[in-house]
Amino acid sequence: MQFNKETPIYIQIKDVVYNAILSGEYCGGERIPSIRDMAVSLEVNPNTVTRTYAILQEEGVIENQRGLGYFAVENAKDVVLNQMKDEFLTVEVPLFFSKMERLGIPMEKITTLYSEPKKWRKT
Amino acid sequence: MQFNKETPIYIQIKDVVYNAILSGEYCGGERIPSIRDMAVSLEVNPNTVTRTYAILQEEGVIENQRGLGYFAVENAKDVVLNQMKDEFLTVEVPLFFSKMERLGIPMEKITTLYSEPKKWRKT
Amino acid sequence: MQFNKETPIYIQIKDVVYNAILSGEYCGGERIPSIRDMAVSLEVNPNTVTRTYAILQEEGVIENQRGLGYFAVENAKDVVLNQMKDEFLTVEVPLFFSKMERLGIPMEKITTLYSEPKKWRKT
Amino acid sequence: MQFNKETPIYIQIKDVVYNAILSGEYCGGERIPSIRDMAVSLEVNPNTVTRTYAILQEEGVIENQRGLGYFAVENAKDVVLNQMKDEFLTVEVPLFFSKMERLGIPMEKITTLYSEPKKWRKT
DNA sequence: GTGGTCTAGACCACC
DNA sequence: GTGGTCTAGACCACA
Repeated sequence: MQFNKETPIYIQIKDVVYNAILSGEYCGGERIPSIRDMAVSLEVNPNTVTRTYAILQEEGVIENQRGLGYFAVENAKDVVLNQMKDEFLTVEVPLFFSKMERLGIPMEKITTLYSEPKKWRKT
Repeated sequence: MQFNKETPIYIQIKDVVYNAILSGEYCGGERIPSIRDMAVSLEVNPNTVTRTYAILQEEGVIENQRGLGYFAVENAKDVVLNQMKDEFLTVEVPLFFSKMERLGIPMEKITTLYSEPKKWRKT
Repeated sequence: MQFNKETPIYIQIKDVVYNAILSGEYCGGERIPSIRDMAVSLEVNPNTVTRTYAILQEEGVIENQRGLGYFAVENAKDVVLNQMKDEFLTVEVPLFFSKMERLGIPMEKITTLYSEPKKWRKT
Repeated sequence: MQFNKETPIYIQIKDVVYNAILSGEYCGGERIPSIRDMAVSLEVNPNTVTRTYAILQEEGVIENQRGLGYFAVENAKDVVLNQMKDEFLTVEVPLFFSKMERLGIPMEKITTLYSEPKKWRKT
């Protein structure tokens, strides 16, 4: 897999797991790939995956069962979704608004852009 | 001055200069504080300011006159504004949109929040 | 290594890397010496090499892979060659010509000198 | 007057004087502008002109007559011309040739460029 | 006075 | 191990 050079790889891997959970690929209670497998499939050092899993565990998104591997928690999807939504609405959105104002960009400009997906969507 | 610990100081100083230009404190053609003065007033090592000024010069926002110091370019304000606007609309806005979609937040939610400044404005 | 005192060391290191790339010592995609190793072998402070590598990266000649080191880009040789050629033909050659004219030296004089390598070649 | 930002101003002033001598504006034995006048007309600090004149005097191109000012030496034009020619042919030309070779640029390319003045002449 | 460069040494994040 | 950042302090060229 290709990684962005600016943000740490272990963060980008976190996003990979997040997306897999949100998309339903990893369902609540199910086992997720072992550190080793994940490292191989992403062509990354296992230490890096270890770091990601440790963070996810601390966040309560996955759990470790000794000898069996890592599992998504029962309500993983909700946990992730709520956490991200909350952070987005209370932190990122205000920053976004204040930058808009500083640059003198009106809300209409934003909504217009949004209604023309080809302008911003990669897929 | 207090600096955020996460982003490099020389980047934060860049923003300081940017804001001073946008606010009209440093006008086009005028001299900006010498590296040493700036370093003292920000309580930072001169090398760090040197780095910031080098970047700003490369960006075409300030110029050096040998032995005299650095000067804001004639149309500094426009240069900064356009540069920031461009980066915002082509990089940050698309990221913002795609995160919105991933979290299933509709555009209406955003516009509603925007029309209630008390919810996001600090001042 | 010995450095010319007039031009900055970090520029001279840049030339060292350029030549290593042109000579095929550093091939496209290969890793180049770490900052510390390079600093030791050139008997220079690591900071100085850091500066050189930063410039080369900005020029698109080398890339960084986090935690692994710097790598010559795939087509490094071409990039360097084109860059140098372009700069030579558009900057140095015109300066050369105008100086020739100012000194009243005819082109024939130059071509004659060129055809007698012993007059100018060191080897 | 506009100065190039890269090379020291006192060097550029030296070129100004050189050119004035080569063009016959300052003839052998004649007085050249005082330091003060020169500084005013070039919009430069007098110290800078002082430095230039000191160098020119050391090179034997101008002389100082106490209380009267600076004068171009009798055969100033020859002195300058020979000096520049010599330095050009023994230093710059060899460097030029070796760079040509390193970049794989044939002599024909150079002569072709030379015969198309619009490509390199500013005037 | 100005900036430009370099060294020495330190701390940190990342892999 | 890797590079990225920062500090402290020095020397130099330039105006």
